[in-house]
Amino acid sequence: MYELVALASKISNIRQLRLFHGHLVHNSLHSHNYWVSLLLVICNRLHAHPAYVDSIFTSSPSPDASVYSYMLKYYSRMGAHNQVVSLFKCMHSLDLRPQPFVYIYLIKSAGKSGNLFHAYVLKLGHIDDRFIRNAILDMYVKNGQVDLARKLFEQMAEKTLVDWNSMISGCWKSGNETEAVMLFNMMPARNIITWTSMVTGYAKVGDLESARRYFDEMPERSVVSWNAMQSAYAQKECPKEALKLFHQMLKEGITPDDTTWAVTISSCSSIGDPTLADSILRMINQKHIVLNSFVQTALLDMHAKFGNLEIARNIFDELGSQRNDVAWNVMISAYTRVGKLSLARELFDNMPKRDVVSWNSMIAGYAQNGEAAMSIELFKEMISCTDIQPDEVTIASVLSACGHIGALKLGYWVLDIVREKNIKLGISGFNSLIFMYSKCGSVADAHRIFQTMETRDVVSFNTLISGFAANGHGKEAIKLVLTMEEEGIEPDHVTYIGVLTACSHAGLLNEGKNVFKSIKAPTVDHYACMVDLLGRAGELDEAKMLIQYMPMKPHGGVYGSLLNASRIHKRVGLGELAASKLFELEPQNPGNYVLLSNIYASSGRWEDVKRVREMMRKRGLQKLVGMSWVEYKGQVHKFIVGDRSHEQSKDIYKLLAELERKMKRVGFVADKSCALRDVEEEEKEEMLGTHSEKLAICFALLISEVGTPIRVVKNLRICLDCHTAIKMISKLEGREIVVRDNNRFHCFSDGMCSCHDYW
DNA sequence: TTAGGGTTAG
Repeated sequence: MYELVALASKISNIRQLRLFHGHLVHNSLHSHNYWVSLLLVICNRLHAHPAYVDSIFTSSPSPDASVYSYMLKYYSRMGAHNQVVSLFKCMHSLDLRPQPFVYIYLIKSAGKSGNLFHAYVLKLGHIDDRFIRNAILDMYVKNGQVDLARKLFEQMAEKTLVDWNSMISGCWKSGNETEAVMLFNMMPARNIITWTSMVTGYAKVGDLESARRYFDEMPERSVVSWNAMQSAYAQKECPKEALKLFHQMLKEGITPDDTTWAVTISSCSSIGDPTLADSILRMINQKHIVLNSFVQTALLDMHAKFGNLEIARNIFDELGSQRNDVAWNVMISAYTRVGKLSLARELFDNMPKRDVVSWNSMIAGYAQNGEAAMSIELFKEMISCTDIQPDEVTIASVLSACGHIGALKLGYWVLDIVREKNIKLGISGFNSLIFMYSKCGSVADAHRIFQTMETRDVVSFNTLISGFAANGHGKEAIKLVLTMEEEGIEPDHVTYIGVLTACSHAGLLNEGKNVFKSIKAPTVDHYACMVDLLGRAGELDEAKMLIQYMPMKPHGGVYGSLLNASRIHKRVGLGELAASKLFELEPQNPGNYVLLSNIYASSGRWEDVKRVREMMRKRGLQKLVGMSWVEYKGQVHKFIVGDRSHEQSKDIYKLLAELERKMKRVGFVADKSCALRDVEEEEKEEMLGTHSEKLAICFALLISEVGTPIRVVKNLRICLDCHTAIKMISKLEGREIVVRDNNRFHCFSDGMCSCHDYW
């Protein structure tokens, strides 16, 4: 019998295990349950395949306590927590007395309900077992009940090193640095695990310097200690340091494990240098390392980030049954990153199990690819699921989606959910809130949120500055840059784009010039803003000079600003110059052709209007399709030119026709109808009566009560004749209409518009 | 039998 045990302890792989199994069955030397237990012990050690282990277990006709106990241990190690609990209940009902170690695994698997077993263990007298006691202590720590853990810890007469270690990791888990350090200093002895816990603890609170100090002072280090320090760097956005540490550990003769490879690969993808990644991949190939699914997933993500979508998809497909949630999520975000929303959605719909990250990836994917309404719809679906809770990331995406379509009421509804579900918002959540408010025209609220923030980053400042810019508060934007410098936050190139835009919209020419001078290394975008500022202010010749002398090649944005300024100030010649450059730089952008055509139209050059339209047709360009949104009872209604898919379409078009008749009667003729006198009759029909803004406004008129202001939101610029039409509608209907155009809000009432500077 | 480390979304 002892020979058998000795033999069993030597088994080191599954093949030997199967041979041994055959030997036992063939010779049937001992009782059935005895050798089943023996096999299960080996299965636990070798992490044998679940199907095989199950077959061993079921081969026993009447399993005894020992068989049950080892099977329970196996389930627990495999993470099959439900099986553990049901097996325990089964033993209980059969009146089988579990071996003591069963309680360790039972407590591990019980999760939040592990507390129940504390009393149970006390009653059975197992509390003196130091392993079981530690399992309880550790359970409290893992459940975040550090107070209960501390109470138990203090009661212990004899504390093992493991208990101290559990307690220290509990302190870090609850963010109690002081207590962790105190325990560390009080400990009678420390081991690698103690030191490593300190490294990860400091990393978790973001104190990389202290983490490194403990790492450097460690008397000895395991591969885990190196991994802890390396991942600390990787997670705190210091991927270069992480790679440095990787090379250092190779030099010191440490053999990297799966974790090391995963962190190293993810650091390569953060740095974004494919050649660096290649050298790591060569190393893996040379060493003939078999990568586990974690590392494969990291690799998949890296290829996706480098734009190698096909390689990424191959890895995903080859992972097969080893594919975990993360692999699905990585593949989804790989697709959303490049705008392939339908492919992403297909994966999302087919996922076996969706977690918060899956939902967040898909919601953010829609929000970032101009599908704000879809993003919000998916969020609604998400909160109707009972098994999933939105977090800060979800909220940040959804708030930004609300901002993009100017849906303020939806934004309020999202905030209600934040309160209801007690979701804690951090910097990025507040940044999205600032974005949402300023995009919806509530700059005062945006400012208020900004001021209540405890810590702000450069994005917080940039978002509010752009908010000020969009709403015409130039001076506040400039002031904010000064505050920024006072708080020690370095303005970046986005900051200056915001400030220059603010100056431009508020007509602050000299202030803008000073800002421009203060930029250390202006980019081509800053030059484009400056051309816009000079151009809008009427200094078109200076703008032209600036382009001539700028140190880099101008891009479309630079000439676009010049073209727009030429339109505002009716400088046909300059407009032609800008347009000719734009037709070279971005021949496929229909907006430039439309702008030029409008410039010709406003000076009555109909032949040229026709010529530009002909040019567009030859190059196969469609004019821009405008879209408008109306927010009504938490639903966003979208309108596209000529669209008849809305359920109230019939009424909307009826109202539209009525309004146009009324307008004609009071002498209103859309400006564009002049420009289109030589255009085909049906095209005129298409371009005139059915602009998305008009549809949206008619819908708003249909649903809103008399006397309430109508709110229409839209992302594209309102065209000239629509602007006039809305003025007329506001006069005829005696209603206030608020329309958002690109970034600004236009308030129409009694035939007047309070925001004229574009026209 | 216990303790430490890994991949994803903004």
